[in-house]
Amino acid sequence: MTTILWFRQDLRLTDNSALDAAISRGGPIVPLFIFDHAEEHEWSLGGASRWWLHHSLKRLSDEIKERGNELIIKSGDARSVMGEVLRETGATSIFWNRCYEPRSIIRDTKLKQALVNEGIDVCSFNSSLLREPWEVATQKGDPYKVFTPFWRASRALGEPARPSSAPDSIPASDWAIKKCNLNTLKLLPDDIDWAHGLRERWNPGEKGALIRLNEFREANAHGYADMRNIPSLAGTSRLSPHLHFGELGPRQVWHAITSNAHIETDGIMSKGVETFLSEIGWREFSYHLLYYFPELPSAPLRKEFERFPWADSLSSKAAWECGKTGYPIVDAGMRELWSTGWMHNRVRMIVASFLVKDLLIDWRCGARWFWDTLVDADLASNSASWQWVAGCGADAAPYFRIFNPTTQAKRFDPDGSYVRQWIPEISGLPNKLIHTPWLAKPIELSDAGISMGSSYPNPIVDHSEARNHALDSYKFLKST
DNA sequence: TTTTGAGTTGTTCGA
DNA sequence: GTCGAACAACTCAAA
Repeated sequence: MTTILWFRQDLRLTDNSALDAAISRGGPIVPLFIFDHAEEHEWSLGGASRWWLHHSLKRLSDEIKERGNELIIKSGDARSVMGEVLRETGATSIFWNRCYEPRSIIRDTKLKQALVNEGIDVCSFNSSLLREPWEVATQKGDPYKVFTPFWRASRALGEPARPSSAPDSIPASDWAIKKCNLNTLKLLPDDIDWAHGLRERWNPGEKGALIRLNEFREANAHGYADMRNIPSLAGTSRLSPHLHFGELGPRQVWHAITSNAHIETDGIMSKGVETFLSEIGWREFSYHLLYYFPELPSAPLRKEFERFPWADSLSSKAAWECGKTGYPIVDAGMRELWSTGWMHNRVRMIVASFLVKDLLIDWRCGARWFWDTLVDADLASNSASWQWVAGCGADAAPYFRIFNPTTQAKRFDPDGSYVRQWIPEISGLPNKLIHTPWLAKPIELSDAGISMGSSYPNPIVDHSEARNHALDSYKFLKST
């Protein structure tokens, strides 16, 4: 009656459907994590994600130990590892929660087939989405390509199931299992310790996730609609990495946010709550798109974009990556990303628009950089969002919607406190110049201790010229 | 089958 | 300074 519980992107014990099912089945449980990223592939874990995974596994391991069992960590190809554990434990069934990346779907489908053929009882569950990607469909049965009708249809399916609570104990037995030490996976940086800023900012693991959820619910959920756009405030939920690794699930988020005080009369939710829920909706929509369009990470959904005349400038790409474009709001965002593994959402849109529309660099370059540096790097959200910015996605931004970095900065960082936090070398500028140091007079620069071109770069492009160039390129696309 | 209404996040220009 | 229109049609989803 032994059950293997295969942990993947569901590194939690609360509201974990596979775990609940394994426990109610009875019999001992083998909690297993397989690190199958040793072999490099196109979307192997990025550096920041590896750091997060290490700590998340450590926490999960502690939680399981407290409940009288042990997380078995193994490295290698999922199928051969699974065969090994079956032999070592004599388990007769394997439970897991579903993953939705194209590569995972292929792996899991093959694996399930093979295991079923060997007489193993394999059950999979949904614990990482409010709805399965295929549950939401148009009247014709097609996938949705526009967010609003998708989200309406998803909501119309009713309230998500109530989350279950974590079990008090997880029954174990005595097995002799070969396992590896977490440290041997080498998930942490080994030469240079670049994770300092990550440690300061984040608390990976289920406990940290629940604390964050609670803080957000109490402090920010109501004012979310307005607060979320100001990058100097902690107005966003910052739940994205926790959700990505499944340290909490969207059902828990949904019920925490919609419960009690945040509902106004007649079940109408406050604007802040509705706005936040729609962000959960965008996550669902991205998974829906990735499921039906598995090429999403690498190919534009609008095929005409295959012909887009992207520029191939290594030097401007490098300036963008290291936060030296000369546009303070862009540079602040890129440095926040490098330092903390995360960037405020408003600023993500600004830097993405800048890369794609001002520098005319292929959105896939930006998506790749985000993939390697974000702690919340998620194939579905990252790919769908970059395509949206570039204008080649489902429900794309119109091509003439080109963010003006200066206008955005003045609107959403009016006193420059976000920029000053990340670009100390220009912090001496007065507020009226903080977003436009190139307009400062020599005396103003020397007062602030700045030497343009050495202590802080001149803008690498003129936004207004770049905008016209982008409009021409997009027009060219339409005319061919 | 045809029609109709709508579509995350913006900017600029001219009145 | 504020306001509305233009930026462009096209595709999607439902009636």
